[in-house]
Amino acid sequence: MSPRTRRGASPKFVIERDEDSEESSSDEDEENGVGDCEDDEVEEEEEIEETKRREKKPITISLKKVCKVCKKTGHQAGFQGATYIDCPMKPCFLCKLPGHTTMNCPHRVATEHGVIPAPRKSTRHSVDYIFERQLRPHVPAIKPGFLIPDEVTRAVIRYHSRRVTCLEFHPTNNNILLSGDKKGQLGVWDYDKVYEKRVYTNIHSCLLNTMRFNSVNDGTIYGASSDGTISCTDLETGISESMMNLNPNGWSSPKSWRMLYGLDINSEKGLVLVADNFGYLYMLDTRTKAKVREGVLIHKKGSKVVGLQCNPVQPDLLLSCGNDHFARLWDLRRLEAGSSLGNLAHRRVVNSAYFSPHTGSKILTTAQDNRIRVWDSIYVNMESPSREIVHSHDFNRHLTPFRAEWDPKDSSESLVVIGRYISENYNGVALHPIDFIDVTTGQLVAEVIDPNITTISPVNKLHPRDDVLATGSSRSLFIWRPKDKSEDVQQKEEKKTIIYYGKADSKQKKKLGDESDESDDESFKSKGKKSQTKSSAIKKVKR
DNA sequence: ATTGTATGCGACC
DNA sequence: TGGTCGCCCTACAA
Repeated sequence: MSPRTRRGASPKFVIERDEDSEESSSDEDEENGVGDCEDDEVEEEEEIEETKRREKKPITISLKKVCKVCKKTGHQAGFQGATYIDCPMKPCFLCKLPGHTTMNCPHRVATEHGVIPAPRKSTRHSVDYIFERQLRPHVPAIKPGFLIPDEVTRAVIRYHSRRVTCLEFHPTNNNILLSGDKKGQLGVWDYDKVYEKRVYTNIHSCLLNTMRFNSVNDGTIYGASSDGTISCTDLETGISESMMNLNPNGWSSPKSWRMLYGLDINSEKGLVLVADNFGYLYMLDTRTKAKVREGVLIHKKGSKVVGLQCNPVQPDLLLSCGNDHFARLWDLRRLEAGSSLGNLAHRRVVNSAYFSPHTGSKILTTAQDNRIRVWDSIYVNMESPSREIVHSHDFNRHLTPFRAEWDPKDSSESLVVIGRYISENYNGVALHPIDFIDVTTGQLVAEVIDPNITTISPVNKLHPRDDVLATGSSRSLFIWRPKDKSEDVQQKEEKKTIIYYGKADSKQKKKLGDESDESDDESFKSKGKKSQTKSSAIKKVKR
């Protein structure tokens, strides 16, 4: 049963009105519910209803089944079973070009998942090669096979009270995952000891947008929030100190309320760098906790700066991105408004921009035009990206923005992970996969799904050392590892732990077997949490 | 017209 | 019924 289909108590039919009412669907509907299978009886009732309405209201709005997107007749947008049918009047939801729908978009059908080769690819400058030889001497000639964490082994369902906004692995303690949410709460979870987890609720009052570990004391973490403050939190005690507050006088109007998004640490200089929603960058000294200087305008005035990162090789090189459609490069040593070293143009808002993790010579960006872009050698050419990869990661006001992230373990700097917005029909279930893309070719290396993850997964983070993927999907967290084919199913079952908070809906409980495990540790129970449930074996189903 | 921004609300248990 | 859930929304302003 598709998680996206909504079942009324027993409605035989629904007349689409101008609001967002979706067609009723029963199991039968789903099995043969494609195309023209309108039930005759339903048709009749509908007409009666229609005439009734007409009698009451002489000025008639057509009550014929109408597309909920364009309000025209003759087609219906929306889910048919687990497959979403696009409105043909709209540009393709995937590549944004008109003339076709997602279903037959060339970028969906293509094995290379929509790579647009950059025009400059064939005209590489010789300096480019020299640069690569000098700065990237250790890149293996043959890429090692990618090890994809494709199986969920740990999960906390409904862990946060609101959607997850960011994730961070502990830099030295291997099994600690930090998570931030829309309410500003901070989760600390030991996914090895599964039940060791807590949520600190008093740090921020809204959206915790970015977290970065303190480079000199990894027991504390910095956070940037839409409440306009930077926090520095002790992970053991949860005691938090506010390092900066951009709204010291509280709320007066939305025009003056300042929010913090991008954050990074420059450990060489002992600086915390943050940026706000008006285009300004701030620098703080990590020891004195004081502002090093006044805010500097680094993006279009009044525009949100959502990402900041110091180059891993040259920490003075700063990368920023935001919704003025640019990712920009800066030299921290002489940073002032308008002094950017380079400006990477995009067609829409840029959700994220990251240097490649080892050489720092590539840049990966995610933009709201449904394209992932890669600049292969930023020191040589910043004019245009080396590749644009069409990928579904639209903006939605209810979702944390999608961000393509490097695999920090991949020495060839080519593997990237990103959640997919559009769902696929996996044997009748609509699931939103998480994609692994080789950005040197644009090839979709893997799409991973789990029947427990029925929601969109915009937040994904690969572990810096282990073959582990962490996913934040709605309010839940998931830990993925590569499927161990050598072990028998029984053992794998033992390894797998799923914890429920809140209410698991009955469908999900049923699917998972809902066997309460009595061997729970006491502290967990005494906290009054719900039952622990072991999942059934994960069935990976292919389209 | 386009594009960015906001945090609601219908359907379900 | 009231609380919970999750988003191929959608109204509005610049």
